[in-house]
Amino acid sequence: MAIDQKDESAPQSDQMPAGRAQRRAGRTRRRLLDAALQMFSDRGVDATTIEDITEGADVGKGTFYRHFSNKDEVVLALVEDSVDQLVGLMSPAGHPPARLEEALSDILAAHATFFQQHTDEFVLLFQGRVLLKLQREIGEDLEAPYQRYLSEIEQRIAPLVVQPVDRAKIRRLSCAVAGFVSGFFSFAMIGMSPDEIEQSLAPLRTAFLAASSTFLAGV
Amino acid sequence: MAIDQKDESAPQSDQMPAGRAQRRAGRTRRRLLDAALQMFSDRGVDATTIEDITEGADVGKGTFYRHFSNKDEVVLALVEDSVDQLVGLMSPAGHPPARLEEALSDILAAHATFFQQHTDEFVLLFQGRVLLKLQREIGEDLEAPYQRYLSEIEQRIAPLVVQPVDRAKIRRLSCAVAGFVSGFFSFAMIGMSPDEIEQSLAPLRTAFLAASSTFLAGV
DNA sequence: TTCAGTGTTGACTATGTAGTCCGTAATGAC
DNA sequence: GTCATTACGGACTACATAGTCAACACTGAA
Repeated sequence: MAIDQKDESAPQSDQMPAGRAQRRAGRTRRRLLDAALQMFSDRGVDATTIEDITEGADVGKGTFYRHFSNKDEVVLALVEDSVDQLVGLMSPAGHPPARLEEALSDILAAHATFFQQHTDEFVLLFQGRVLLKLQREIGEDLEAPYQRYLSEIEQRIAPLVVQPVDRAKIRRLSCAVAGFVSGFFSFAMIGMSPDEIEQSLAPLRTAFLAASSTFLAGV
Repeated sequence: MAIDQKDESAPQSDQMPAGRAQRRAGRTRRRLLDAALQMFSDRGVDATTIEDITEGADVGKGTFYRHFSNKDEVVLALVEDSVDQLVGLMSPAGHPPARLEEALSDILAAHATFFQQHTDEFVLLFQGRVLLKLQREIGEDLEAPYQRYLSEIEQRIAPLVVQPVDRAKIRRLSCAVAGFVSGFFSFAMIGMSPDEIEQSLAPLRTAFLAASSTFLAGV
């Protein structure tokens, strides 16, 4: 629509927006998202007010509404972002796993990394899981990223299963994977020290692979 | 303090309180708790207002404050209640399990039953898990029932482990049990039909046992 | 330099909710 | 019946928060 002059120097639409004004706006938006993530993970989505966010981002309140129309929109953006990150971690660059065990191992490793290095995002995704179940406006929109997350796991598993297996069974395994990993970490958080969590990863991996193959072989 | 006349006919302090007034109050309290549980599971703890609860229980607002001093107190009471129920389900009457497998199987079965027949409580416990992690007043008090829950699982497992095993390892297994089961069901809720969930239980049990023994045997 | 467009600000309004308080109804001892 | 005690009701206050808006600041083209 407007002048696209600068687009040539930055063909990737997202990377480097046209003018300085837009870049400033982009930074502001980023600051809002960062502050929101922090607050959400700290005191919870529901307990966080718009003012908490704007204060955290050190911007005026009106600015928030120039970038988002309400809190749910922020939550959604952050959840989608977090799912992207987690999914990204699940496929280490250029290493399409050849065997089922590798794939599962990669998935597990991705979750571990995510849990340890993106704790805020992990806590947010965990909260989102709850919102999903509740009769709230946002639940509808939140379903998509979580379905995508499950599908991603499925897609990594399905082609590597040797015998033809019921599609539903793959889905079950995906739920088990997702549930187990996030569930374990969530309880580990209160029951164990970070040190112990670290130590649990290796045996967990083994046990997990055992369970998965048993599951797939079972009736 | 007051007249204890009726106490003889009802020695169990909780069962049948002294007078009709107290019984009425007890019923009102129950109604408030029931309404709250319903709302919490329906729209979420944070999104539920005191008035939602009193309206659901069909009592005046002031009445609420005669029984509880705020919403957190209700949440705590309900969580403690739910943990009691879940723990109760884990030890089927007079059947102290003799082998580890049995114990694990009982635990799994208890969670399945709890998930299917006390869905509101399950959703509440899941929400409580989140609140625990957040920097909120209630988090402090909530920790106790969840620790109790983990301890109960531990106590069922520990005596049945054959070789002497590190206490920390038992704790890890407990976290895995708790996390896996609740995590799986929570994802199953969005990824699968109730019918499919039912069908998953048997293979899940097998896989789960395989994982547990692998885990205990591992380094 | 000017000026139009875009981004930012924070005071302001409107609304919803927690918690109080006093009047009323039920209870139970006498 | 009477009277003290306990439970209940719902209008009311005080406060916090969502969302708006008119003034202001920055940007960039002419």
